[in-house]
Amino acid sequence: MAMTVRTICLAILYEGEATGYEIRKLSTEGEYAYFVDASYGAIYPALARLEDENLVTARIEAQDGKPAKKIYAITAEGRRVFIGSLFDRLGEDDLKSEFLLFARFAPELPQSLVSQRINERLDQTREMIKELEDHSAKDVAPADRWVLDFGLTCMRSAHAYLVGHRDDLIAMARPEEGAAAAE
Amino acid sequence: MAMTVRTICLAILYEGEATGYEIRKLSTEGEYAYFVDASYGAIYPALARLEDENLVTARIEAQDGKPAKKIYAITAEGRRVFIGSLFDRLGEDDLKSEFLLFARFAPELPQSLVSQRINERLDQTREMIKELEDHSAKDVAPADRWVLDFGLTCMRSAHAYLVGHRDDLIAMARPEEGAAAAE
DNA sequence: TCGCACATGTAACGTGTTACATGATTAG
DNA sequence: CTAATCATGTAACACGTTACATGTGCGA
Repeated sequence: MAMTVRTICLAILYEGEATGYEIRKLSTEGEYAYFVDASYGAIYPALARLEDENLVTARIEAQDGKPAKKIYAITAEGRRVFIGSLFDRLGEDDLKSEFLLFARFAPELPQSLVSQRINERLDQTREMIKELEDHSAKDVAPADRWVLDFGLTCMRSAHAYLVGHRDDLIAMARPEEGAAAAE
Repeated sequence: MAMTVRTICLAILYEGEATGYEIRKLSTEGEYAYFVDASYGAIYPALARLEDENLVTARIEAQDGKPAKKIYAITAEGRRVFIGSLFDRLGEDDLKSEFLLFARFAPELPQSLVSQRINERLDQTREMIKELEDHSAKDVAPADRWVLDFGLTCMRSAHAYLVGHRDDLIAMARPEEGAAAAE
């Protein structure tokens, strides 16, 4: 498994028909945002290639007012290939966190900045948790809920850590120039 | 901040001199493995470019037996540029998890495979926790420890989730063909 | 003796992003 | 009237990986 845009397209189409436009939304906002953030420039060519390989089929649907849609559906062969790829050895997760790199350099940065960034982080974390909870509240398949709950568990502990250790990191940062010793 | 190989080179050199070879080790095995996995093909050209821009300097050190080293050091300008980049708005973390995608499709996969992959996952998680603990045990800077502890917190809750919900996911998978109803 | 660790670097290739091109409808 | 949403697609560019090229010394 290589988890490229191609893989994500197949994964999404495995669960039902979709257009390139919809796939992009799912991959950046929806339940798949977990896995990748794909852009049009990657999705459309990937779908075209999948069609060439007969792993998906396309059907065009005219709409009035709006541009015509190109609705993709996975083929039996596509299902076989996708599931087959899940038997391959899994690559390790990779996490890329600018926040954590930032945090390492807290001692070189002003307290106000560190404080602000942690707050932004907390907000993002809370929002992510809310989104996951909303998803989980819906009627999702059990395996999807399992994944969602995994994410929630991690996010909640990250949140708790931030709340509990926020001040520690701020304390390591450079005191503001001309800051009063007030409260 | 864009967290490219270039950024990682500056971050590593910020803390002390290093060769391209060493940077690669740190970025794949060491404490920076958190942030990226960089290969030689990315690191050497990045360092050459940083040298052109006067953000780092290089000094060649001959060794007998082994090939000559090219030791890089960050310049004052390099420090300024790097720290300056930390003031930029941070990009959101992105996590790319093949394991989670795999888990979503558990109902389409045989129990033996799902079971095996979860076990592998558990092993990896345990190993990661051990590595982080070992690092944390060393005499690291407080901000580094903060980051390490953040990672540990998340990893430990992921581990606990896997231990507690392992069987749930396996139960969702396809029962083995010809499997006995034993035990 | 086989392969690994040390050590640097290039070239081909793959994969993805950004910006552009096009264009109607609808909500603020 | 302005921006966003719907909708597809291409081209230039950036970034990174893999494999290759080169070569020594050491441990199993």
